[in-house]
Amino acid sequence: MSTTRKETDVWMHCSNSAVRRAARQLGQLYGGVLGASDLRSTQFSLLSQIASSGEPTLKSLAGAMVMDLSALGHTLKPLLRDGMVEMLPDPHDKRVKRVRLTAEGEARRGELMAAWRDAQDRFDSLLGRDKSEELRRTLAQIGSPEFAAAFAAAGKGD
Amino acid sequence: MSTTRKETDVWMHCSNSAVRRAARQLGQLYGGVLGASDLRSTQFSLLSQIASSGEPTLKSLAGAMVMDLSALGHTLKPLLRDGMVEMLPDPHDKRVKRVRLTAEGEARRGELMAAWRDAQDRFDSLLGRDKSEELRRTLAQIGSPEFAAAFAAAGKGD
DNA sequence: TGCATTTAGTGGTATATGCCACTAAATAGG
DNA sequence: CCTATTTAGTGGCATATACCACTAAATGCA
Repeated sequence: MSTTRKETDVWMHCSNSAVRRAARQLGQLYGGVLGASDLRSTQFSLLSQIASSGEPTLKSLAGAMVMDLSALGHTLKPLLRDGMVEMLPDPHDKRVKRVRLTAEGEARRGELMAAWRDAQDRFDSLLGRDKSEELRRTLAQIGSPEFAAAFAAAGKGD
Repeated sequence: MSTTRKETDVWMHCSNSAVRRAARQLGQLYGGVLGASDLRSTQFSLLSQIASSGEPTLKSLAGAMVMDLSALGHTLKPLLRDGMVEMLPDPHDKRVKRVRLTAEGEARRGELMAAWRDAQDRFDSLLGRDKSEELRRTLAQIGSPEFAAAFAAAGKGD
């Protein structure tokens, strides 16, 4: 019956499913290369983003990570507890808090750079440099605020 | 200083980060379209996979979802609790359990199909059909067991 | 100036996911 | 046939992530 056909269509044609599957796979693969260190691959990503952002506010960091603000707060807790990052008050706005890496966090991050590079090189080789870069570009586009806005707008006028 | 440059490189060139950001974004966007129904977008994906698999064993379902077996078990709990799916023993192997949708689960899934279609259409339009299909193909490749095996093998011979 | 509104974070609750240790069942060897 | 090993699931614990309600601080405006 055609029912089976349609059901198959869903998981084959759902970009949301597809991206989640890939995310789980890469979480495993990168995590495996990073090894049983103190930092998970998600935490490494977060520390890297913080490092490249200077001393971002929680809000801006959440935006950069395409993450809910409260989710970021929760995610930061183990890192705070383990002394990888610290929170500072903003001098101009008492509502605002900024995050930065501690020396410890910076050190850990540095230790994992080589492993990350290894994982990323394997990935690039397997997929092909061009395809890999193209993929990251597309994913960046999907993660952009502009994409979210356009997606929402597509619903309005529909 | 060159330090800043290198740090920037990480989050810009990390496929793992990129795919997770995109996953969070799409989770939000698809979730928004599915609305405040009983099912989250991840649950919809899972039900769809079950529906298209017949009565899969937990093991095979986990494989199809590119998910850890125990993670699948946990994820299934709310769906079992809410009567969306049910577990059956395998007649040939007492270790094995199979899952299937209940009438309720099938109904819910059906109700959400239109909304999912809407979300997916918006996505395809925004990215362009070709690029969208190409993306799903690439993500499927990344999620494949072959990719995982090749990735692991790249480490050995390295 | 004074209050209504908006903005940044926090904490609670629930789902999503992974790792490890453990159990039961099947299977391979001898 | 009996035991060592492998296989399928379960349960505990930890992180990842979202939504909601709530607080405090800043801002807009009459």
